[in-house]
Amino acid sequence: MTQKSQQLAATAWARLIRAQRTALEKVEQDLKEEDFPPLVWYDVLLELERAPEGMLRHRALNDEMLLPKHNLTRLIDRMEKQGLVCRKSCNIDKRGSFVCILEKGKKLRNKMWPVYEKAIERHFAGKFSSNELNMLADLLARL
Amino acid sequence: MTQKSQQLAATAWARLIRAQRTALEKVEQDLKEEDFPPLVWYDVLLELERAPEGMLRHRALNDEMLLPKHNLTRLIDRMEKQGLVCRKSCNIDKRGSFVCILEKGKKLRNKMWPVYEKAIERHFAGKFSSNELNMLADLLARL
DNA sequence: AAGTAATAGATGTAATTGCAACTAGTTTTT
DNA sequence: AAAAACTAGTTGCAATTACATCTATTACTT
Repeated sequence: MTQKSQQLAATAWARLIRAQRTALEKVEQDLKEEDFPPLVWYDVLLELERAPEGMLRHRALNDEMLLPKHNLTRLIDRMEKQGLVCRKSCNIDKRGSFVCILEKGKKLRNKMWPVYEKAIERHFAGKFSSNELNMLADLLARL
Repeated sequence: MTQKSQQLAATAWARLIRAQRTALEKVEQDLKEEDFPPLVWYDVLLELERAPEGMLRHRALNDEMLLPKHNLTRLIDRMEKQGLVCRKSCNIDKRGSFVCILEKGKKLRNKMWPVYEKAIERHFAGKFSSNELNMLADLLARL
Protein backbone atom coordinates (compact mmCIF):
# COMPACT_ATOMS: atom_id res chain seq x y z
CA MET A 1 0.00 0.00 0.00
CA THR A 2 1.85 3.04 -1.22
CA GLN A 3 1.24 6.51 0.06
CA LYS A 4 -0.25 7.45 -3.24
CA SER A 5 -2.66 4.61 -3.68
CA GLN A 6 -3.74 5.15 -0.12
CA GLN A 7 -4.53 8.72 -0.98
CA LEU A 8 -6.49 7.61 -3.99
CA ALA A 9 -8.50 5.16 -1.93
CA ALA A 10 -9.43 7.86 0.57
CA THR A 11 -10.51 10.25 -2.14
CA ALA A 12 -12.65 7.73 -3.94
CA TRP A 13 -14.18 6.69 -0.65
CA ALA A 14 -15.03 10.23 0.32
CA ARG A 15 -16.58 10.83 -3.07
CA LEU A 16 -18.72 7.76 -2.81
CA ILE A 17 -20.10 8.72 0.57
CA ARG A 18 -20.64 12.29 -0.40
CA ALA A 19 -22.10 11.65 -3.83
CA GLN A 20 -24.62 9.16 -2.60
CA ARG A 21 -25.64 11.28 0.34
CA THR A 22 -26.09 14.36 -1.78
CA ALA A 23 -28.02 12.67 -4.55
CA LEU A 24 -30.19 10.70 -2.19
CA GLU A 25 -31.05 13.76 -0.20
CA LYS A 26 -32.15 15.60 -3.31
CA VAL A 27 -34.26 12.74 -4.51
CA GLU A 28 -35.90 12.37 -1.12
CA GLN A 29 -36.54 16.05 -1.14
CA ASP A 30 -38.35 15.85 -4.46
CA LEU A 31 -40.55 13.10 -3.12
CA LYS A 32 -41.32 14.99 0.03
CA GLU A 33 -42.28 18.05 -1.94
CA GLU A 34 -45.07 16.04 -3.50
CA ASP A 35 -46.07 14.81 -0.05
CA PHE A 36 -44.91 11.30 -0.65
CA PRO A 37 -43.47 9.09 2.07
CA PRO A 38 -39.74 8.41 2.23
CA LEU A 39 -37.94 6.16 -0.19
CA VAL A 40 -37.81 3.09 2.04
CA TRP A 41 -41.55 2.90 1.78
CA TYR A 42 -41.24 2.80 -1.96
CA ASP A 43 -38.63 0.09 -1.72
CA VAL A 44 -40.82 -2.07 0.45
CA LEU A 45 -43.75 -1.66 -1.90
CA LEU A 46 -41.61 -2.48 -4.89
CA GLU A 47 -40.16 -5.61 -3.36
CA LEU A 48 -43.59 -6.80 -2.43
CA GLU A 49 -45.06 -6.08 -5.81
CA ARG A 50 -42.30 -8.01 -7.50
CA ALA A 51 -42.73 -10.99 -5.24
CA PRO A 52 -45.08 -13.82 -6.25
CA GLU A 53 -48.61 -13.04 -5.05
CA GLY A 54 -47.44 -9.71 -3.71
CA MET A 55 -46.19 -11.18 -0.50
CA LEU A 56 -42.91 -11.97 1.18
CA ARG A 57 -41.79 -13.38 4.43
CA HIS A 58 -40.79 -10.67 6.82
CA ARG A 59 -37.37 -12.21 6.83
CA ALA A 60 -37.02 -12.24 3.06
CA LEU A 61 -38.06 -8.62 2.85
CA ASN A 62 -35.55 -7.85 5.51
CA ASP A 63 -32.77 -9.39 3.47
CA GLU A 64 -33.66 -7.33 0.44
CA MET A 65 -33.87 -4.07 2.24
CA LEU A 66 -30.69 -3.32 4.08
CA LEU A 67 -32.32 -2.73 7.40
CA PRO A 68 -31.91 -4.21 10.86
CA LYS A 69 -34.85 -6.45 11.58
CA HIS A 70 -36.44 -4.59 14.47
CA ASN A 71 -36.36 -1.59 12.28
CA LEU A 72 -38.37 -3.32 9.61
CA THR A 73 -40.92 -4.47 12.16
CA ARG A 74 -41.72 -0.89 12.91
CA LEU A 75 -41.63 0.27 9.35
CA ILE A 76 -44.24 -2.37 8.53
CA ASP A 77 -46.24 -1.24 11.55
CA ARG A 78 -46.42 2.24 10.12
CA MET A 79 -47.23 1.11 6.63
CA GLU A 80 -49.88 -1.22 7.93
CA LYS A 81 -51.44 1.63 9.83
CA GLN A 82 -51.71 3.51 6.56
CA GLY A 83 -53.41 0.56 4.93
CA LEU A 84 -50.63 0.00 2.39
CA VAL A 85 -49.63 -3.48 3.44
CA CYS A 86 -50.86 -6.13 5.82
CA ARG A 87 -49.42 -9.03 7.74
CA LYS A 88 -50.49 -12.63 7.33
CA SER A 89 -49.53 -15.39 9.64
CA CYS A 90 -47.49 -18.19 8.19
CA ASN A 91 -48.73 -21.74 8.44
CA ILE A 92 -45.49 -23.45 7.64
CA ASP A 93 -43.53 -21.66 10.29
CA LYS A 94 -45.70 -20.36 13.03
CA ARG A 95 -43.06 -17.99 14.30
CA GLY A 96 -42.96 -16.16 11.04
CA SER A 97 -45.26 -13.88 9.14
CA PHE A 98 -45.85 -12.63 5.64
CA VAL A 99 -46.12 -9.07 4.56
CA CYS A 100 -48.55 -8.45 1.68
CA ILE A 101 -49.11 -5.44 -0.45
CA LEU A 102 -52.65 -4.03 -0.57
CA GLU A 103 -54.42 -2.15 -3.35
CA LYS A 104 -53.72 1.13 -1.69
CA GLY A 105 -50.06 0.21 -1.56
CA LYS A 106 -49.95 -0.56 -5.25
CA LYS A 107 -51.64 2.70 -6.08
CA LEU A 108 -49.22 4.67 -3.98
CA ARG A 109 -46.24 3.06 -5.63
CA ASN A 110 -47.65 3.83 -9.04
CA LYS A 111 -48.14 7.44 -8.16
CA MET A 112 -44.67 7.69 -6.71
CA TRP A 113 -42.81 6.16 -9.60
CA PRO A 114 -42.99 9.00 -12.13
CA VAL A 115 -41.82 11.47 -9.53
CA TYR A 116 -39.09 9.17 -8.38
CA GLU A 117 -38.01 8.45 -11.92
CA LYS A 118 -37.78 12.11 -12.77
CA ALA A 119 -35.81 12.77 -9.62
CA ILE A 120 -33.32 10.03 -10.42
CA GLU A 121 -32.87 11.46 -13.88
CA ARG A 122 -32.50 14.98 -12.62
CA HIS A 123 -30.18 14.44 -9.72
CA PHE A 124 -28.25 11.44 -10.87
CA ALA A 125 -28.57 9.77 -14.25
CA GLY A 126 -28.81 13.01 -16.19
CA LYS A 127 -25.26 13.81 -15.26
CA PHE A 128 -23.82 10.81 -17.09
CA SER A 129 -23.73 9.34 -20.54
CA SER A 130 -25.18 5.88 -20.86
CA ASN A 131 -21.70 4.52 -21.23
CA GLU A 132 -20.72 6.07 -17.97
CA LEU A 133 -23.82 4.82 -16.28
CA ASN A 134 -22.93 1.35 -17.35
CA MET A 135 -19.44 1.69 -16.04
CA LEU A 136 -20.64 3.08 -12.77
CA ALA A 137 -23.18 0.31 -12.35
CA ASP A 138 -20.58 -2.33 -13.04
CA LEU A 139 -18.07 -0.90 -10.66
CA LEU A 140 -20.54 -0.42 -7.86
CA ALA A 141 -21.80 -3.94 -8.26
CA ARG A 142 -18.61 -5.17 -6.67
CA LEU A 143 -19.62 -3.77 -3.34
CA MET B 1 -35.76 8.97 -22.52
CA THR B 2 -36.02 5.52 -23.97
CA GLN B 3 -37.27 2.55 -22.05
CA LYS B 4 -33.84 1.05 -22.07
CA SER B 5 -31.88 4.04 -20.88
CA GLN B 6 -34.47 4.49 -18.21
CA GLN B 7 -33.85 0.97 -17.07
CA LEU B 8 -30.15 1.60 -17.01
CA ALA B 9 -30.59 4.70 -14.92
CA ALA B 10 -32.67 2.83 -12.38
CA THR B 11 -30.14 0.03 -12.11
CA ALA B 12 -27.19 2.32 -11.67
CA TRP B 13 -29.11 4.31 -9.10
CA ALA B 14 -30.03 1.25 -7.10
CA ARG B 15 -26.44 0.09 -7.16
CA LEU B 16 -25.17 3.42 -5.92
CA ILE B 17 -27.54 3.47 -2.99
CA ARG B 18 -26.93 -0.12 -2.12
CA ALA B 19 -23.18 -0.11 -2.57
CA GLN B 20 -22.66 2.91 -0.43
CA ARG B 21 -24.97 1.70 2.28
CA THR B 22 -23.33 -1.70 2.42
CA ALA B 23 -19.78 -0.46 2.43
CA LEU B 24 -20.46 2.30 4.91
CA GLU B 25 -22.16 -0.07 7.26
CA LYS B 26 -19.20 -2.42 7.24
CA VAL B 27 -16.74 0.37 7.83
CA GLU B 28 -18.81 1.74 10.69
CA GLN B 29 -18.96 -1.74 12.10
CA ASP B 30 -15.18 -2.05 12.09
CA LEU B 31 -14.88 1.22 13.96
CA LYS B 32 -17.48 0.21 16.47
CA GLU B 33 -15.71 -3.04 17.13
CA GLU B 34 -12.73 -1.07 18.35
CA ASP B 35 -15.04 1.04 20.50
CA PHE B 36 -14.63 4.12 18.41
CA PRO B 37 -17.40 6.67 17.90
CA PRO B 38 -19.26 6.84 14.59
CA LEU B 39 -17.77 8.22 11.42
CA VAL B 40 -19.35 11.66 11.64
CA TRP B 41 -17.26 12.30 14.68
CA TYR B 42 -14.19 11.51 12.68
CA ASP B 43 -15.31 13.82 9.93
CA VAL B 44 -15.83 16.69 12.30
CA LEU B 45 -12.42 16.17 13.84
CA LEU B 46 -10.78 15.97 10.45
CA GLU B 47 -12.41 19.13 9.16
CA LEU B 48 -11.36 20.98 12.27
CA GLU B 49 -7.83 19.72 12.16
CA ARG B 50 -7.47 20.80 8.57
CA ALA B 51 -8.81 24.25 9.28
CA PRO B 52 -6.42 27.07 10.18
CA GLU B 53 -5.82 27.09 13.93
CA GLY B 54 -7.99 24.04 14.31
CA MET B 55 -11.17 26.01 14.37
CA LEU B 56 -14.13 26.68 12.14
CA ARG B 57 -17.30 28.63 12.32
CA HIS B 58 -20.22 26.42 13.17
CA ARG B 59 -21.69 27.42 9.86
CA ALA B 60 -18.60 26.53 7.85
CA LEU B 61 -18.38 23.16 9.48
CA ASN B 62 -22.01 22.66 8.73
CA ASP B 63 -21.42 23.29 5.05
CA GLU B 64 -18.63 20.75 4.90
CA MET B 65 -20.52 18.05 6.68
CA LEU B 66 -23.74 17.24 4.95
CA LEU B 67 -25.94 17.61 7.96
CA PRO B 68 -28.94 19.74 8.85
CA LYS B 69 -27.81 22.50 11.13
CA HIS B 70 -29.76 21.67 14.26
CA ASN B 71 -28.27 18.28 13.93
CA LEU B 72 -24.74 19.61 14.06
CA THR B 73 -25.53 21.67 17.14
CA ARG B 74 -26.26 18.50 19.01
CA LEU B 75 -23.39 16.57 17.58
CA ILE B 76 -21.06 19.28 18.83
CA ASP B 77 -22.84 19.19 22.19
CA ARG B 78 -21.97 15.53 22.51
CA MET B 79 -18.41 15.94 21.36
CA GLU B 80 -17.91 18.86 23.68
CA LYS B 81 -19.17 16.77 26.55
CA GLN B 82 -16.46 14.24 25.73
CA GLY B 83 -13.84 16.96 25.76
CA LEU B 84 -12.95 16.53 22.09
CA VAL B 85 -13.88 19.98 20.90
CA CYS B 86 -14.98 23.24 22.43
CA ARG B 87 -16.94 26.29 21.39
CA LYS B 88 -15.58 29.78 21.28
CA SER B 89 -17.68 32.86 20.89
CA CYS B 90 -17.09 34.93 17.79
CA ASN B 91 -16.23 38.58 18.15
CA ILE B 92 -16.88 39.59 14.60
CA ASP B 93 -20.37 38.18 14.47
CA LYS B 94 -21.89 37.89 17.89
CA ARG B 95 -24.56 35.52 16.73
CA GLY B 96 -22.03 32.97 15.64
CA SER B 97 -19.56 30.68 17.34
CA PHE B 98 -16.45 28.76 16.53
CA VAL B 99 -15.85 25.11 17.10
CA CYS B 100 -12.26 24.21 18.01
CA ILE B 101 -10.54 20.90 18.22
CA LEU B 102 -8.88 20.03 21.52
CA GLU B 103 -5.86 17.84 22.21
CA LYS B 104 -8.07 14.94 23.12
CA GLY B 105 -9.87 15.33 19.83
CA LYS B 106 -6.64 15.23 17.87
CA LYS B 107 -5.52 12.15 19.72
CA LEU B 108 -8.76 10.38 19.06
CA ARG B 109 -8.59 11.13 15.37
CA ASN B 110 -5.07 9.82 15.21
CA LYS B 111 -6.06 6.61 16.87
CA MET B 112 -9.04 6.19 14.62
CA TRP B 113 -7.28 6.73 11.34
CA PRO B 114 -5.37 3.44 11.01
CA VAL B 115 -8.53 1.50 11.76
CA TYR B 116 -10.56 3.59 9.39
CA GLU B 117 -7.93 3.32 6.69
CA LYS B 118 -7.80 -0.43 6.97
CA ALA B 119 -11.58 -0.63 6.85
CA ILE B 120 -11.75 1.47 3.69
CA GLU B 121 -9.20 -0.76 2.08
CA ARG B 122 -10.91 -3.92 3.16
CA HIS B 123 -14.49 -3.05 2.36
CA PHE B 124 -14.03 -0.70 -0.53
CA ALA B 125 -10.75 0.16 -2.17
CA GLY B 126 -9.42 -3.37 -2.09
CA LYS B 127 -12.08 -4.42 -4.54
CA PHE B 128 -10.79 -2.18 -7.30
CA SER B 129 -7.65 -1.58 -9.30
CA SER B 130 -6.20 1.89 -9.01
CA ASN B 131 -7.41 2.62 -12.48
CA GLU B 132 -10.90 1.74 -11.49
CA LEU B 133 -10.67 3.77 -8.34
CA ASN B 134 -9.70 6.75 -10.40
CA MET B 135 -12.60 6.25 -12.74
CA LEU B 136 -15.00 5.85 -9.89
CA ALA B 137 -13.75 8.94 -8.16
CA ASP B 138 -14.04 10.96 -11.34
CA LEU B 139 -17.53 9.80 -12.07
CA LEU B 140 -18.79 10.35 -8.57
CA ALA B 141 -17.33 13.81 -8.49
CA ARG B 142 -20.11 14.93 -10.79
CA LEU B 143 -22.66 14.51 -8.08
C1' DA C 1 -31.97 56.14 11.66
C1' DA C 2 -36.14 53.12 12.02
C1' DG C 3 -38.20 49.19 10.40
C1' DT C 4 -38.06 44.92 8.00
C1' DA C 5 -35.88 40.98 6.42
C1' DA C 6 -32.34 37.57 6.81
C1' DT C 7 -28.79 34.73 9.29
C1' DA C 8 -26.45 32.04 13.18
C1' DG C 9 -27.21 28.94 16.17
C1' DA C 10 -30.09 26.75 20.01
C1' DT C 11 -34.12 24.41 21.82
C1' DG C 12 -38.75 21.78 22.47
C1' DT C 13 -41.01 18.05 20.88
C1' DA C 14 -42.18 14.23 17.93
C1' DA C 15 -40.62 10.55 14.90
C1' DT C 16 -37.15 7.25 13.86
C1' DT C 17 -33.27 4.30 14.83
C1' DG C 18 -30.25 1.34 17.55
C1' DC C 19 -29.54 -2.01 21.06
C1' DA C 20 -30.67 -5.50 24.25
C1' DA C 21 -33.80 -8.47 25.91
C1' DC C 22 -38.01 -11.21 25.24
C1' DT C 23 -41.60 -14.61 23.44
C1' DA C 24 -42.81 -18.21 20.74
C1' DG C 25 -41.71 -21.66 17.70
C1' DT C 26 -38.29 -24.77 15.25
C1' DT C 27 -34.11 -27.55 14.76
C1' DT C 28 -30.35 -30.10 16.55
C1' DT C 29 -28.16 -32.93 19.87
C1' DT C 30 -27.85 -36.48 22.95
C1' DA D 1 -38.26 -37.59 23.55
C1' DA D 2 -36.07 -34.05 26.55
C1' DA D 3 -32.77 -30.49 26.60
C1' DA D 4 -30.08 -27.15 24.39
C1' DA D 5 -29.31 -24.18 20.70
C1' DC D 6 -31.12 -21.44 17.17
C1' DT D 7 -34.43 -18.52 14.44
C1' DA D 8 -38.50 -15.25 13.54
C1' DG D 9 -40.32 -11.45 14.84
C1' DT D 10 -41.64 -8.08 18.62
C1' DT D 11 -41.05 -4.87 22.43
C1' DG D 12 -38.96 -1.55 25.96
C1' DC D 13 -36.02 1.96 26.35
C1' DA D 14 -32.23 5.10 25.18
C1' DA D 15 -29.91 7.76 21.59
C1' DT D 16 -30.32 10.18 17.45
C1' DT D 17 -32.65 12.75 13.88
C1' DA D 18 -36.26 15.69 11.89
C1' DC D 19 -39.13 19.61 11.99
C1' DA D 20 -40.75 23.85 13.61
C1' DT D 21 -40.00 27.60 16.34
C1' DC D 22 -37.28 30.93 19.04
C1' DT D 23 -33.61 34.40 20.36
C1' DA D 24 -30.05 37.33 19.33
C1' DT D 25 -27.65 39.70 16.02
C1' DT D 26 -26.58 41.53 11.49
C1' DA D 27 -27.81 43.27 6.88
C1' DC D 28 -30.84 45.58 3.90
C1' DT D 29 -34.44 49.24 2.64
C1' DT D 30 -36.45 53.30 2.57
